[in-house]
Amino acid sequence: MARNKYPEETIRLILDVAQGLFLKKGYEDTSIQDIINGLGGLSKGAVYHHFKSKEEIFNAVGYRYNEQIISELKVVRDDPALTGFAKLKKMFSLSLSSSDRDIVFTVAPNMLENPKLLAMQMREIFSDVVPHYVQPVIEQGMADGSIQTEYPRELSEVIIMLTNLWLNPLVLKTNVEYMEKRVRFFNLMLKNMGIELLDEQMVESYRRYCALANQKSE
Amino acid sequence: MARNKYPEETIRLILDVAQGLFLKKGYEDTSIQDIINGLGGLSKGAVYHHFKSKEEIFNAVGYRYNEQIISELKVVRDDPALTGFAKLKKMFSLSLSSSDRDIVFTVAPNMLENPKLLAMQMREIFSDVVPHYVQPVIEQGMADGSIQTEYPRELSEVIIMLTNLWLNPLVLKTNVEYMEKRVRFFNLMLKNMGIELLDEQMVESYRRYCALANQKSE
DNA sequence: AACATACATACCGACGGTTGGTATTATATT
DNA sequence: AATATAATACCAACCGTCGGTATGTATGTT
Repeated sequence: MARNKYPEETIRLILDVAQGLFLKKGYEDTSIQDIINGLGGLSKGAVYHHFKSKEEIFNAVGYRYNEQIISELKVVRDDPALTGFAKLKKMFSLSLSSSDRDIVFTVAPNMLENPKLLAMQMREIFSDVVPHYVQPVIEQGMADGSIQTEYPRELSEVIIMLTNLWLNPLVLKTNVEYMEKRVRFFNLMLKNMGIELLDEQMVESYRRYCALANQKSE
Repeated sequence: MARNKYPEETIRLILDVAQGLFLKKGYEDTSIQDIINGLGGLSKGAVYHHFKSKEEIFNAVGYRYNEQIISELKVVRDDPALTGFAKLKKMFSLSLSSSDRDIVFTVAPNMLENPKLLAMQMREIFSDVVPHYVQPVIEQGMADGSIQTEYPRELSEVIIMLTNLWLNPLVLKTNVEYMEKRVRFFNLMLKNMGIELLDEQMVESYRRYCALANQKSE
């Protein structure tokens, strides 16, 4: 195939194809050849010119994927008009809508069948999302009086961990009824700690999101 | 090598070697040849006589590993002398001591580098441990008055998930100080829901366990 | 003797990755 | 503006290793 004057387009193409395959079949079951076949004429040499290993492609896909979410979180975190609590709530609904987006564009089956993706997500949560975005917001809430806790870090970790894993039907598939109970229990737990994140509209979002995920995996 | 009169010994040997390698290097980085090399003379034919794939070896390792924990949980669950709450507390301390054991016998690095193991553990939790062992105990507690909740299933899931992932230094490495804060926050959360699982001795166990894990990974 | 089992050996296609090369583009020089 | 030089984008052929299989053989069981 002819040389591309704008190599970043080729890189984007490789990442697009790889992302689709990793989501659909998982890392292990996606071969470099699979990726090449989806490239429309490009060769193995092209792939290995831009990336030095399959692992590096995987990481690049993950990085690019996280970028958009992180950028949205940044906007919320740095909004000078909101209280800590309001930001937390906004971040929460944001994570929901971004998951919602995923499910539409990907044919993602159970993430437990995709353990490498799962692990990357968890690493990202604990190394970046919690310390740089959620915890600061909770600490702001402590300062402005909108959140009461002595454990900003731990509270952040539990909230993000539960929402990203336990309340994520892409990770732990469940029916709509049980998902709603999870959501209500989650809300009760936080309520007992003086935080009420959820409203009925968000419960409904979770139901829709869950139903969509189940339908996708049939 | 000579034919073994007791093939289950060969099977055990294969599983022992495979388990050690999976824990040390992870699934992907352990080749069948690595396993064979650790067998002391046995050949690939031997391995593939007893197991039909690498994946099956992995599952067998996981199954055998879970068996012992499950059997201990069963004893607690079926103890007629304990209240639901007492059983829950016992299960909780049990999971701690069994993790403690692991860490001594294995050279387990961060489980996030071992995503396949992590995913298996999560599947096991949600498909077996919660519904068959923890949830029944909580339901007994609801009946005998020792636990108050309207969400037995969800409470089980959150407790087990947090203890097995968040409070597990083999999964999320952290220093002793932060681990103790996690433990105390966890206790506070449950306390707010009318359940007090922890005593000071257990906090101390967590500290020791955490320190041990950090030391191992140096 | 007939058969089943516990292995060994030799082999296979596919895998991730490397090599050496070619054609195209960008840059430096005049 | 024209040309020489260097860097880049890509290709095709190849390599060692991988998970897995086919077939053979020796040992035990009935």
